[in-house]
Amino acid sequence: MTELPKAFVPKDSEEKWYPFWEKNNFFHAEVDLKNKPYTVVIPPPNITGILTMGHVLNNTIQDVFVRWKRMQGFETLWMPGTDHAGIATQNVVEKSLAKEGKNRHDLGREEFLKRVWRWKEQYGGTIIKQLRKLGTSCDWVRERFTMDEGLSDAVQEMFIRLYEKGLIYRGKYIVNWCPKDHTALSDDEVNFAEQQTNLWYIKYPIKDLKEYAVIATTRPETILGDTAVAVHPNDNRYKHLLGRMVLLPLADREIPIITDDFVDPTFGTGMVKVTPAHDPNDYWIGQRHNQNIGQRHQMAFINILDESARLNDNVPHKYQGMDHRDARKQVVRDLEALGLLEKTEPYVNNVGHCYRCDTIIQPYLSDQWFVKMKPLAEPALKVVLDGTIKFHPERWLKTYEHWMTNIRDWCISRQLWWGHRIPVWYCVGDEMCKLECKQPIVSRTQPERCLHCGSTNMRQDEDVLDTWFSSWLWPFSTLGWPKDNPDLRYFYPTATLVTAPDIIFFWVARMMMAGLEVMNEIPLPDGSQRSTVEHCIPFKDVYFTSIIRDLKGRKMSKSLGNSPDPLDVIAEYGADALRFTIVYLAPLGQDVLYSNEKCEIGRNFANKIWNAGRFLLMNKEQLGSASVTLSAVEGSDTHVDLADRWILSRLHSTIGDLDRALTQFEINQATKILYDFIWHDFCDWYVEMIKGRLYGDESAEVKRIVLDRAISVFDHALRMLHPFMPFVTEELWQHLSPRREDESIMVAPYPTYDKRWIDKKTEAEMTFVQNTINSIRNVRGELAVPPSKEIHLIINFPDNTKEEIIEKYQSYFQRLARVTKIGRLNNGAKPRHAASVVVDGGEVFIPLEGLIDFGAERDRIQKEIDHNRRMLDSIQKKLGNESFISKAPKEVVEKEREKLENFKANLEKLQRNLARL
RNA sequence: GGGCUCUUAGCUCAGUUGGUUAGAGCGCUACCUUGACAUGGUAGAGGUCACAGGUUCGACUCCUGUAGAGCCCA
Repeated sequence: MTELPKAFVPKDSEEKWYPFWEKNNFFHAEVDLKNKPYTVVIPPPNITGILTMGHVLNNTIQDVFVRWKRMQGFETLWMPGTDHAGIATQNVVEKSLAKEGKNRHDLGREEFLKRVWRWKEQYGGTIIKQLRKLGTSCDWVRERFTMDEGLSDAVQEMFIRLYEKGLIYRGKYIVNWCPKDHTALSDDEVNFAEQQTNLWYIKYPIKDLKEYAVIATTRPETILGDTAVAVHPNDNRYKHLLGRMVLLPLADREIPIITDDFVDPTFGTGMVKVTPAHDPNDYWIGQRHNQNIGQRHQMAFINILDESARLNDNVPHKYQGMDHRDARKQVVRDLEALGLLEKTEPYVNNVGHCYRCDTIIQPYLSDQWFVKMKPLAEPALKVVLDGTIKFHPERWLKTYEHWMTNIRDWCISRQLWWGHRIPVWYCVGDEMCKLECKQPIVSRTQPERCLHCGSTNMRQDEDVLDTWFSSWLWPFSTLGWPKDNPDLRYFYPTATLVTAPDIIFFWVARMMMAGLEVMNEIPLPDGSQRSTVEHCIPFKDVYFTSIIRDLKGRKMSKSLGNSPDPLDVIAEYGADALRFTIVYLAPLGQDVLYSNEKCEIGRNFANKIWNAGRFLLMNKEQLGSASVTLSAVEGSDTHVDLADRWILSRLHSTIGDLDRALTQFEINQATKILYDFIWHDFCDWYVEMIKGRLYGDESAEVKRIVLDRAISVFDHALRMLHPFMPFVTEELWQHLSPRREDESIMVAPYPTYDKRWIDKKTEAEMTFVQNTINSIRNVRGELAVPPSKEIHLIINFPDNTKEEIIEKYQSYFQRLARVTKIGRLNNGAKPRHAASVVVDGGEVFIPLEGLIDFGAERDRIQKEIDHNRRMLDSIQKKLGNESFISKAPKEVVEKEREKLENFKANLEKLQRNLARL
């Protein structure tokens, strides 16, 4: 015990206790019908990913909730796992192939996938190992992966059901197309880079008028695919042109002039060309136009590019086969020759590039699979609006509502190999094929023959599903859905989802849709129907975490290099320090400005606790104290002192406050509550106050009782703190008393609030003692009385009980303010050459013969007088206000009157004492 | 352009339904190695709560506007 090092060594505890917890299966949950479940699913990190500060915050918060509930006795399951991350993973493997001078087509689909799986087994899930360093208490034996067999079944099942329900369809969609890799990319896989280019102003002759519509574009070659010219509906400059046709140069087509709100009247001339097959904004203009019933013209969507961004057969012959860059030059030359190029301005615009090969991305219209979102969104919006699911902070509800009411269909196909292959087959038959054979065949297994022509030549859809199509099933697919089973019945729905707000649409919203769509068919543990939405929703609360930024407020990112490696931080400061600090810094709903040095908060706090424990253990060893059970200590009324009653009252207030904070998801507030109680109440005051008895002339028996009570309070504090700082609390808890081999703080009961220990009278007395000691310390400090100098007090309180309290607890004044003697004034003459303080309506004189610096003392008192007078003035003003007296609540007025009297009395005393000097 | 958030001590931030002597940590100044801890202790300095109006007996807190910072959507 004496060999406890002087400072906490995080590494030793981390290496000791994590394997201990795992070995004892403390993280594992099993169905226990006699107990209530508490379930959290991890937002599955990407298998290619490594731990970031964002993960640290997110997973610490989950671990706090999970450890808290586990200690409260719930059957607690934290379901871990990873996400196959289609594009990111495929990309990693393709890069390594490229080093061998190969691409995925050289290997073929099957070989390539083998290679990805091999990569996954070898390197995937680094992040899972890293999470353990953080101390996360996930049920690792249940770890899942979105491409596991069971989860793949879930994906297929979901696809087929939605298809059969008419909620999945195939259609055209504009995607980000990489002409080199021949795949669609999601929006976040496109890098935008500023590029110096031109804005070309092109004249479109208007039919039947001697006017031109002048449009500005950065991509002149796309005029070959134009199908309209658009202006803003309120743009009066062009009112007279609405409904007219223009003659599209070079392509020799007539296209209409239409209106759309999207058009920015301040851009270029306020007229824009509309190329719905090659620009996402134009695509939506086209969609809106065509949905608007009563339009004279159905807008065509003309695709002018092939898969490699060369111009295709839909353009005039002379441009066919040209690369889009060459075509641009040619188009400009041709327009110039026709006199249709009005002017050319230099222009900087943002051009999307493929994040892996840097090729310029083309917006491209192609065949894709979609989920109809409206029918799914409605119930998922309702459960949030009616409070069945709560957001923390609440304000995300607005964002959510806006998105859900303006929801678009979800494009779920991806032109990748790594992912869940779409369970759709096509008949590629032969001459016998009928028209019906063009219909896709959705099936759980490969169909043997085409139902229409009988051909056995069937080909599966080449595409895979969006990774989110597996993620949205995560809360139940990880529990075995679509198979009905006891785990799913018992652990679903989960309690709280902790996630970043930037995936509220990609993931959070869709999980709700999926849960509400399919979970009603899985019975409850007792076999009864899941009849209400409460049973079907995937979680009850959603906690949106903060965004971690650097000290300049920039988002942490790889390219900026401002993202610290959490493992380095753990090595330097300890996992507990990192966990505590990150939560301490992250109030609900606010961004966090983080730097590594801030982990000193957590490190110093861990060290403070460590040393408090060390103090108790050293004393325990000296006394040879036998351990006393907690109830015996709390219940013991022997040798109970002010400090003891006070710390027990404070302990239970803290338990209550902490419970409230955690219940309301104010996890950052919770860290502050713990920090204050442990550092200030327990260490600064309570520990200092019991030293008098521990080191004094008391009997060994008394000392033991005092110490055991202190240890008991400390034990409570450790258990309260454990969800936040698992390692240091386990280490100390194991030392506090002998433990069985399978005992751990992580499964010890969480402290519960008991109001019988709240003692307002004691707290008031203690506050008085603290105020008096602080005042005396203030005098010592201000008058530069050396710390070694012992002083006397002469006290003078109108309220006799106050004098009694000071006398009774003389030993505290001795230890905390170096006061060796206390006497009463008893109407005697006030001492000369004494400093004086006014506290709680009385006076304390400190004779300082020969030591006192009268000038300094006068300044000090004058400062007090000024302060009191300012307060007095403002209160007098308030009480002089008629309407305050008549309109403010009685208690408030009464309180002000009391304050007035106090300040008056203080002022009188201070002024007399000043005059006497 | 639409929506949301923020602006409190030198820095980073608390401040629950309007009534507090406006707080904490870091940093700074002075003193202290006193038998848990210098990753510590004690004391101190430091704020017209972004600005301007309004509601109210009373506004850091509620409302409106202005300025600045940021995020999301388009």
